[in-house]
Amino acid sequence: MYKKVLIAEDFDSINIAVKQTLENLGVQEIQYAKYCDDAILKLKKALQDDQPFDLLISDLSFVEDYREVTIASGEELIQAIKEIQPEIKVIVYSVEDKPYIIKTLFDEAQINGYVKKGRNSISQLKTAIETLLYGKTFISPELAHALQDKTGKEIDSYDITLLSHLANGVAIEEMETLFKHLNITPNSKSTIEKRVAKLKDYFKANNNIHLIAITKDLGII
Amino acid sequence: MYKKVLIAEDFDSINIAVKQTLENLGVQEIQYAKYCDDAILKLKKALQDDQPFDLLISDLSFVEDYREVTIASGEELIQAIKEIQPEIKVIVYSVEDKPYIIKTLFDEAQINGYVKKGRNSISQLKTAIETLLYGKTFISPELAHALQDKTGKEIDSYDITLLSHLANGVAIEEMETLFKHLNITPNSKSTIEKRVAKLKDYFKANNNIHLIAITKDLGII
DNA sequence: AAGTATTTTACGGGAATCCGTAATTGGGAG
DNA sequence: CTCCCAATTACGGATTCCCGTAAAATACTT
Repeated sequence: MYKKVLIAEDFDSINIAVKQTLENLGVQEIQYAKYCDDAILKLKKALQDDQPFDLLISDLSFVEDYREVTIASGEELIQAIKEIQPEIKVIVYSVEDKPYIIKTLFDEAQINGYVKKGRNSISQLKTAIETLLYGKTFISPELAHALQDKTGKEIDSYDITLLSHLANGVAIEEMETLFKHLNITPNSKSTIEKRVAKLKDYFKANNNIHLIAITKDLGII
Repeated sequence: MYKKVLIAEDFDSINIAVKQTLENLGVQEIQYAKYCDDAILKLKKALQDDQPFDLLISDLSFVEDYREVTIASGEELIQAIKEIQPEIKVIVYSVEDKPYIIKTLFDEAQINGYVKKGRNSISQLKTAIETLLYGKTFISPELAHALQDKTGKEIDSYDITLLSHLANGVAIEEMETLFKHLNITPNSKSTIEKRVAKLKDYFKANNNIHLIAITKDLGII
């Protein structure tokens, strides 16, 4: 069993439950952080003391409050931690279920397990930890299909910015000017319209309004 | 202290933490339900046995899965439970922070406390329970402003349906036909357009796309 | 019942969108 | 350099949205 585990999770209630689970599994040392910044500090400290963490269990979204933070999300946290201690194992424990997000986590951030918070997530978390011990990856069964998803490959960052500006109320008319101002290419009204048309086609949206509603629901913007 | 408490919460991890909290407070009997339907059943059973619950702690959103349910949300659950056992105390324990939602819960559903899931929510939950014992209501400090919010009064259910259909890709053109078909009045294109214009004004949206993005972010649709 | 106020409906013009097609540009390949 | 291909840009027409005004219907007073 892993000896030293770090939990990065803002909700106290979930922290309590995960901690209890790890104790039941026989983990000797458990620490938790309610802010990503604190998680980084604890990780560095452990490395300095030559007693590094074996495993990180991290949430993805951390609610903002009065405190100023440099790392605001689980995605950033994992990336930062992998730079400091690349060999650490990572399990994401989150409510997120968008294929696009999860696939990126496995592909880009090289996480080892993904457990979706839900009605049986604690037993899944146990299974995930045991699976990792055998050197394999884990994903919640209900999300297994996520790794086959192709959205991530076909929608690029240009599409995302375009959608974001649309959602922020920028009209197609103004988009051309805005993109030129921001040095984003292509930026002609025509090409922008073409992209939007492609996106509408891809997401089977009836119109631009529908498109924004769909992509918001998918968590793309 | 309350003797018998029912928890309605789908996430197992949070169930564990809330249960532990109640035990620490000295609650004698704690039951939990991961589905709203089960919560109703347990409540009815307890009433029949003449050992009713004193307090309900409920989440608002319950994720859908394979199981067919009749009650899908915490709002519906609370309404249903109040009809069966009007004197029961209710605390909502949820991540929801939209003033519109919370104000409605206090005003319409007559809940007694609202605790927002967060970094210190477990201690808030304890305080909430103790506050209720004195016959007072509780709301998480960071949401105290929610009760002053006026959105709830100015946006009605007609606006919500309108926005929902817009988000589902129905064009204003088609809306008239659709509303007539659904027996929703007013349904003339002109009035519908007027409503949309009012909403755009209210939410300071540049266009319909922007409007949907904003209202989606606010959790109104 | 008549008058007033409010809401709903009707209509129309200008702006923005949607969605084609055609022209232009900017690399690689030969 | 020239050809070719793909991507970008230009342009235009049909449609839809946007927003005002005026008429009609409904509700509310007296």
